Amino acid sequence: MTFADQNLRRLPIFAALSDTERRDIASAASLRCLARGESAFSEGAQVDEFFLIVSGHVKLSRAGAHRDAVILQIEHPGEPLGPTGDAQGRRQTTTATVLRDCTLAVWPMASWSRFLLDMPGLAMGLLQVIERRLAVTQDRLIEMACLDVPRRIAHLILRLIDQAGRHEEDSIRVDFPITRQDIAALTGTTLHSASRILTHWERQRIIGGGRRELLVRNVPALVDLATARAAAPETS
Amino acid sequence: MTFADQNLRRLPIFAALSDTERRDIASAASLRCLARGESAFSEGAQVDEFFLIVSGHVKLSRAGAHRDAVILQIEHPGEPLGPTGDAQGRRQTTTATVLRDCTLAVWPMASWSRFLLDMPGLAMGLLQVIERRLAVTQDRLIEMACLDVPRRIAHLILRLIDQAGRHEEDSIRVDFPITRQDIAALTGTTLHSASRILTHWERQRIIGGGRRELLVRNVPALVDLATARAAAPETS
DNA sequence: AGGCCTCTTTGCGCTTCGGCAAACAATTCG
DNA sequence: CGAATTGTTTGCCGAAGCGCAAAGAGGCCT
Repeated sequence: MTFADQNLRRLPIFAALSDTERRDIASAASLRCLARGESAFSEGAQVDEFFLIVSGHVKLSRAGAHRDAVILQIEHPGEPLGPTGDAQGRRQTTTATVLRDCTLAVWPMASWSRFLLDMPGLAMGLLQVIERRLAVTQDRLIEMACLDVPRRIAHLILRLIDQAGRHEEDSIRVDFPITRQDIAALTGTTLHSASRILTHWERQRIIGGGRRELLVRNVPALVDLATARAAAPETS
Repeated sequence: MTFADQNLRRLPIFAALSDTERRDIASAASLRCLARGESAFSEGAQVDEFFLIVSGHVKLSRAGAHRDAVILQIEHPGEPLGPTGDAQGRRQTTTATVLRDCTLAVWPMASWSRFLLDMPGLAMGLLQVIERRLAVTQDRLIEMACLDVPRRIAHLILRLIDQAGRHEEDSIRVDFPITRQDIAALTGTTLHSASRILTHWERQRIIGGGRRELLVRNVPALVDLATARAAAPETS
């Protein structure tokens, strides 16, 4: 009841629903605001709520072996968080950390399960979303398998500006704070390697940005780096 | 109508359906038999059918950059193949190659879409399956990011015997033919590295098997290799 | 049986990248 | 306003594992 079902209409996961259904769903939601660094849920916790990002950006990470956490994906407004199917009794497999002050729509898992059963279109919408998410994860798996670190980072940055790029004068800004550490955790490398590579590209004016910022100045060059066969290691 | 809906009852994707619904679905299916090496579909082709593995094993691969194809997953009896949601007009993102003589149940995409709309439980069942598949892909992504090649291979083998292990006298056999090249493509390494590692483990009698065979003789040792901190590189 | 073809093994050099160590810079906090 | 915290840069070393090259080995086909 707290946020207009006007907004729900645009979301792909609600695309197949009727107005009445959307209204029912909207009226069962509550809103929750989280600040940067807070978590919506943590790896291993009971799944007892269903989340949808209204505004802000959230990273989903998991602790892997000895290295620091690996980031599985970054989610943007309109995307659901956590298991979307009937997850009664299951546990979260990831930790959801807010990158930028964030509003979430929250449903108790029990009501969500009921919606899933009562509204045939809902599961179909979710199916599309999860299938797309699977496709993205598969893309990243292939990148990890086939590409060296610089190319993986180039692909990542292109994906980031595609998902959350904001145009500025002569460049595109990733419009949420992201650290070098995050970039490393997204590409399966170390902070140090990521830093080296980004600094190098910054010298060539391909990218820019300061602490926690990332902006792309030269998209074609980046596409080139992502695709090309060899990387030029020398600075000047 | 060619295969008993008895069998459909057990499959997770049909779990939520009524008997009548299952019968309708079963009666719309046709069966297709494929020999080892044949493909159910290829990367880039129009999606115009929905597949379910009745028997046999299928590998889903995608061509990645320069290196040979990467295997995204190996699917076993009972699992669906390809996009499961309404995929009218989309294209296959993977190539499905049969590893072992195989029977597939096939539905025209048009009928499948109709089933999805008419039977609320169907999309929910698929959602569960795809969500699990996403989880597995995420696990692999993390392995790729955090583990060295030997450990990735150890994890892979454990996963294989878990999914398709057949107990023999004093060992467990992966009950479909798999090459070293496949193992490399599943773990994001090269045929050569994979061969070296497997040969080494074979000398220690941890694993065994000949051409296209893989059997595990010492599961605990393998678990150890998958988990442990350091790898012993020396042969004898 | 012979030959082809696929699959596997093995050796060696070289590059990429991770690990370690240590400054440096920007922010926040007391 | 200085100190602590957090994020970033950089250099050096060593090793994991990839690329290249080539030889075995087991099957399959005619």
